[in-house]
Amino acid sequence: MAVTIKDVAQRSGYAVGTVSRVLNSSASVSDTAREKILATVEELGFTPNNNARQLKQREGRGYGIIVKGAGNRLFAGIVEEMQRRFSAAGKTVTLHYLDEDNDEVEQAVQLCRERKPLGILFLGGNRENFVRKFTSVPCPCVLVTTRADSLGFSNLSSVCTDDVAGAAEAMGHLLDAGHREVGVIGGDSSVLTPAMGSNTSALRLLGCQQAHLQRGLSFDPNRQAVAARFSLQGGYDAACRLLDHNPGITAIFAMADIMAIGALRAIQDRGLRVPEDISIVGYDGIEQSAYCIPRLTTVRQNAGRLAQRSVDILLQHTEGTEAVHEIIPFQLVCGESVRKVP
Amino acid sequence: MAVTIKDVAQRSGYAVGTVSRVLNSSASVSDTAREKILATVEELGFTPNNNARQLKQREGRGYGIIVKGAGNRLFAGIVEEMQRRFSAAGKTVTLHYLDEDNDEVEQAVQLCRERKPLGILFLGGNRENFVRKFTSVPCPCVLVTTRADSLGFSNLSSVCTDDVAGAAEAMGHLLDAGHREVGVIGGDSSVLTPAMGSNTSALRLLGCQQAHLQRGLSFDPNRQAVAARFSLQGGYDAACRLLDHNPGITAIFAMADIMAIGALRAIQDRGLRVPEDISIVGYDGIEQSAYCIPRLTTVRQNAGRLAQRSVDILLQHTEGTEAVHEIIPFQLVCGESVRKVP
DNA sequence: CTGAAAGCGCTTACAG
DNA sequence: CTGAAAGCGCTTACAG
Repeated sequence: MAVTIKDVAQRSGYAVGTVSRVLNSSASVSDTAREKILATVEELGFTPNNNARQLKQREGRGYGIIVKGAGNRLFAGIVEEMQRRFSAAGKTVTLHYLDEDNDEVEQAVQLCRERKPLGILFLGGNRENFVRKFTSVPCPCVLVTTRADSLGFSNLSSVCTDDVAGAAEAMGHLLDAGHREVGVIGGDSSVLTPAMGSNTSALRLLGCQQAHLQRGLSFDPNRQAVAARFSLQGGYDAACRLLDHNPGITAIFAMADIMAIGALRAIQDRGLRVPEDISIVGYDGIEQSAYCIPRLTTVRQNAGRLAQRSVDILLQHTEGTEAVHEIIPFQLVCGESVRKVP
Repeated sequence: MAVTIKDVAQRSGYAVGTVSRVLNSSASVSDTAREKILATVEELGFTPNNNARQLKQREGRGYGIIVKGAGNRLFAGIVEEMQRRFSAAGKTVTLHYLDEDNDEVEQAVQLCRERKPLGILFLGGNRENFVRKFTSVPCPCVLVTTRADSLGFSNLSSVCTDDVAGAAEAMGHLLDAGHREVGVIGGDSSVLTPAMGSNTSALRLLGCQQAHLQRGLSFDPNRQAVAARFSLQGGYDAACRLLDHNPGITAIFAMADIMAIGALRAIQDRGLRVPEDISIVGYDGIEQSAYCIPRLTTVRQNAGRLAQRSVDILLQHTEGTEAVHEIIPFQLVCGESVRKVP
């Protein structure tokens, strides 16, 4: 039914092997053959069947990006820049979006079996999944946005922001503005244990603690921090709980802008105002945060640089260099959501 | 390297054909064989190679969803419900995200060649692309969110909101609140021509016009409407242009919530307030719209129902029924962004 | 119910 | 530079 390489061969008068060679732009084909075959491909509107191609090919030619959380705006910005960068390098790349509850490493294993990518970029991976199955992924990879140095895989690099320092800066900004009772909205930080190195929320919580310690203040996560889903509703609900249980709170640090935006609304709905009554600092620096009313003060992760370095490292890694673990600087962006306490 | 069906056959003592049969749960396999083989599959951790499978299979078993615009929050909500519905029906479905500038029909053609889906759902398609190439898509499809009745393909259904009526209601709401100079932020509506049936923005613009006409008012799109990208920045810029050129404006209708949110911020930045100085109505009813400050008044498309009906129609369509074109009711959701003019 | 065999559309050594 | 052939990992009539 569909036109195959065989049709092209027949029509052009060459063998399928030769057609395949021009399609894969491999070395030795005469110009005459190339031209004739390309013309025939055009004429017949031939497109290669990737199933067959990848079944046979022992090594693919493209790269893969696995994104966990299609709705994540920070990731969206990073992905865009990654695509630009790949195409600037003349490489092809395919995107794969996953739900929060899917296993990205399993997906990668599958991808390697079927697509045999030259390398994979992970956006938003879960360390546990890597620990469990990453040995089955043979190609160079880089985990973006999460640290992977302690994982110790020789084919896994990482590029991320320093979560501890970022959170410490956010919290420090609030403390330095005079706030003494700051609520924290995070992910699952129930695990403030030695093993917590594995968890972004826990790292950021640690940053909160450090900021207090550095200023000779005390911080009680059990009382001041609440866990929440990284969503508008999650931030909304968490802010409500915080306000209910800690009436003395004058500021909130949300570990993601999306939650901060939810919190903004929750505060408003209680008849309070930001920043007059409650100050808020977010995290990520997604586009959205600059459009809020009030504009959100937030820790901006450098999406462009995160993307660039990830791609560059992956590309080098493919050439045979070792895994590297890079930290990208963040930036505290001051909006209108923080008030100085006199 | 990876474990194949051959390994399973060898280890279990059956032929590859038999293994294949239990994998595809086809009729005739003895319970003994099934058990033994399933156990071996488990033991060896075998996963079928889809390349080989799809290369051979003359008909796939799953469905496809092609989403144009990974960042579109309306689509995100619809997709979620679609997935639930497919899995409730015991069907598997694969998601494919495309950029705004990719050709979704081309993607579908490719998909049909390589994945041979039983049916495809399109979110956010471009009518021109369908006109150009849809004849090459052999399976039943439904275009969601855009009308396809006038396209006349026997294997293309559609499920959408009535854009003209929706926009008319939004605009009517503003007019009935006493606004007389309403600016409109839309897509490319330069084509207010007889051929405009092809363009969502143009349909919504038509709705604006109707709302005016019905009330004996006049509406001049050239003066009152500006085109914009469907993004925060697009809405922001458009609002600025509108405010610059039409100082008399007291309200704005944005053809997407995302643009309305951008407009909200633009108005604020000019020292004006919503709704005291300028009223705003959005379109879509994305989650975000309920978290804005002020909460957005918007025309809510019924994402759940849109999803349900799309899936149901596709499933029936696969069983052989004819293409249908269904309109899903919308709902004007009143937020806090519209003020009644005394 | 099960096995042996053909073949899906390609790529890639192997000869020439 | 080019052709003929093997084979990637599966599915699916075809026999039995």
